[in-house]
Amino acid sequence: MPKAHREDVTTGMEHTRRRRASMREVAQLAGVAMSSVSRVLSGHPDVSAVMQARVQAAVAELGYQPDLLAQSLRRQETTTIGFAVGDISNPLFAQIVAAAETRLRGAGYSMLLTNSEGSPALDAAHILLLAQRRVDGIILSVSDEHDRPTLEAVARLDVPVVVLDRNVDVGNAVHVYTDHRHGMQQAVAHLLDLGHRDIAMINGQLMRPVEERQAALEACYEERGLPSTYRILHGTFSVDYGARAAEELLSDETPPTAIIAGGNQLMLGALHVLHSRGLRLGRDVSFVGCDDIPISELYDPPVAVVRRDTAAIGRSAAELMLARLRGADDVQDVTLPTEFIARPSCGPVPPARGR
Amino acid sequence: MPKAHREDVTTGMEHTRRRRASMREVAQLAGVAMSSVSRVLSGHPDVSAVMQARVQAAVAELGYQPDLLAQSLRRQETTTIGFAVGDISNPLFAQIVAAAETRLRGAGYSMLLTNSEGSPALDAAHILLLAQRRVDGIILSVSDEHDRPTLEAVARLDVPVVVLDRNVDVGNAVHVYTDHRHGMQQAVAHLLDLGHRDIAMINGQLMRPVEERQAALEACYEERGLPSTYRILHGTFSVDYGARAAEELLSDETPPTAIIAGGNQLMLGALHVLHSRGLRLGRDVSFVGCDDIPISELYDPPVAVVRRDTAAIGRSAAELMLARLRGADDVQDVTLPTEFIARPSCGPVPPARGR
DNA sequence: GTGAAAGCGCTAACAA
DNA sequence: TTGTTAGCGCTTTCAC
Repeated sequence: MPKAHREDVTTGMEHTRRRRASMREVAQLAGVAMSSVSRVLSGHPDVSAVMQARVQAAVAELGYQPDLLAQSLRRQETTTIGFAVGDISNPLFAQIVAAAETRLRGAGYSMLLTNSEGSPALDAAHILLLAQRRVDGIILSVSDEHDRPTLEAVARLDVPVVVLDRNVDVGNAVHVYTDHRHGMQQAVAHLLDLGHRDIAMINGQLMRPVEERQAALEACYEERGLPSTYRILHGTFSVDYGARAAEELLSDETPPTAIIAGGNQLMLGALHVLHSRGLRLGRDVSFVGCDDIPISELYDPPVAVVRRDTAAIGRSAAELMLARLRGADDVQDVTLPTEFIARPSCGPVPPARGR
Repeated sequence: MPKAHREDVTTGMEHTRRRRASMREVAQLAGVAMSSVSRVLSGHPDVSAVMQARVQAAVAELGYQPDLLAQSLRRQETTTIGFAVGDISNPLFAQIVAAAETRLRGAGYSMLLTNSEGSPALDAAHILLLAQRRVDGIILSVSDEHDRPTLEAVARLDVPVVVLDRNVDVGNAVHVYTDHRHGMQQAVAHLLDLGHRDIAMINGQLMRPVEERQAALEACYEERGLPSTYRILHGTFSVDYGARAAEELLSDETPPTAIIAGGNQLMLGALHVLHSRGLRLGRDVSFVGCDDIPISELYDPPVAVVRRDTAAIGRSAAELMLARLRGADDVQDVTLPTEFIARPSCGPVPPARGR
């Protein structure tokens, strides 16, 4: 049974909705073959001016719009890119997605978005789903770079894959990395220069960005020949864990004199706790966050952060994808920089705590 | 020429990529008709247990995954919902989108996302594009509710449309409204109670939410029989305009004693300016923002806001869409509440400025 | 330069 | 219960 067509509704706009015209109808009205209509519409070189005109007229009269679905099936390409993201409600990812979408759309691609809410199982399922929908490529920001089902799903993809900031080196993937190490080394160096030795880092799941931040921390102590008097906490990239970790650190008998939060959500959680304990940043305890969200500059005092350019990440991902779709065979991984922004949330070690 | 298939790559995962199997191949391997395969896979009631088994075996052996594209063309439905959003990098919209995606995905729908970066022309184009991609429904958060091309594009849609918080009443649309008025009336009442009479409101483009906030402001003065000593500024929903408007207000010879920012971006811009002028909120000037973003609570002093539940907005939008897809003919517009959260950014009128 | 015909991968009558 | 057949709306050989 054909899908019931909704009755035309007389709108306030004096516009009566027409049934969608098919290419066959255009051909009939113009008195030409469907193939000719197709050629005109797809800009085939060998079409006479008259044919051009006849077809255009019929198209205009019927208000014809090609069915992209049918076109996709026939051409075996959907001009659609899948973007599987861990948490789109994180402003960081939202910005990355926005930038990627802009660039992709400019190149004629649409974006199919899935949000896995931090669940690796959903990540894997979404990759499979996107493949089934025959997207031409997939951009991936997975929640767990070690999850087997996810890796297997990626491995069996036969379309270009761009992976964001994760060590996922299966099959087809090119990467957009972020050089967390550099910015974090600047941050730690800054704290060490201020005299801090008890530095604590609050981190999420063990993945590339986390490993890099930790490596930076360790390297800074080592370079200066300092004993490893730092500590590192692991949890999830959530406000909640940021708060719990901060609580834990401050409840210690020798709390750290400086805290680094390795992510914007962790930072929010930690700031809450520091604030509610009445600790003044840069005086009672020093603090460094990650990602330059609005609050970092507006906070009192302003919060030092390791910044990255989210729009550039999204743009680069789209760029790599487009290059691969174009058939380029020399598409290289990209690494984008981070930089440390010093702000008053970092100060000298409180007198009572100097070593 | 068939699309060149990339050579199988031996991955670290010991997984060799198979060519995608078609339903025809499954049928051949199982020694049955394609229609039988189709029936088994789509859970048709009249299939024998043996047939079931034979087909399942063949499916498993070939690792067959149905082509959702072909399925869509044939069934004339894509199980895809288009979401045209004005600015996905705005955390508010990101949360709405995330919630909608979660709900839709739970019902078997995928989401095609377009971001119009605030441009009405893009809004219109995206609506047309989504229609061409034959999405089963469209959720809309347009940048300009008065834009003719946008309204025309919406009017000619023949799929369900859910409009978020805009007065777009063409054809097919149901709405998810937000009751900005209520929360704003509480906010203004609070300020009036504190003695403020020179209240300034910074707003974006004239659209439903803006109209409601203004109406609330006006109503509060009227109810109390107060002269209209408020002022309202219009611009765009941007950090930049928030800052410029605040500058303008503070440069006035009689600056307002309280400022209301009608949006989270406007709030950020305004806070910047207030901060850089060294004004302490709740003492030198009172301040109310909109949308309870992290900074509002963590700011010093915490910022009073009119809050709304973004996840509920996204969920409701998805819910209305699903109801309409289910064929429900009694789908009603929904209005979600807002509430005022009083915080120390509101205080009494500075002595020098009392009337 | 244009048309006829085959077919992308699937589903749904209809017949058997 | 299963198979045969005719498309969904388009593109692309291949003849003419």
